[in-house]
Amino acid sequence: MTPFAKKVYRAVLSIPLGQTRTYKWVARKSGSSSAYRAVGSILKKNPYPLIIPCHRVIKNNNILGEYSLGRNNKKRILELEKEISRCL
DNA sequence: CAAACTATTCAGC
DNA sequence: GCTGAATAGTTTG
Repeated sequence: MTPFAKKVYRAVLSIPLGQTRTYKWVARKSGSSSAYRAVGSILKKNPYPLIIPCHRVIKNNNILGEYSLGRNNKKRILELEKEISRCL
């Protein structure tokens, strides 16, 4: 676990339910606005994919990025969370 | 410590 | 819209 990774986790965990942020956003919140790829590297090895909503992190053009469990699943979870947020 | 790799992003055509 | 280059941190040797 690296300090940067910790910040990244914090940033990702701070994303509201049903909302999506870009890698750049996470990187910026983590302190390095240009480390968007590093964020990906960390999330790729994502030690806790179940406690960290890495599926809420997408590219900057509103395009879905990759996902440890598959982009298809990612999209599905995103839609699901959107519905859940609607109930709030 | 250095090299290689990466779930990205920006600029040029 | 697609291809190529770059930046910053993680991981491995």
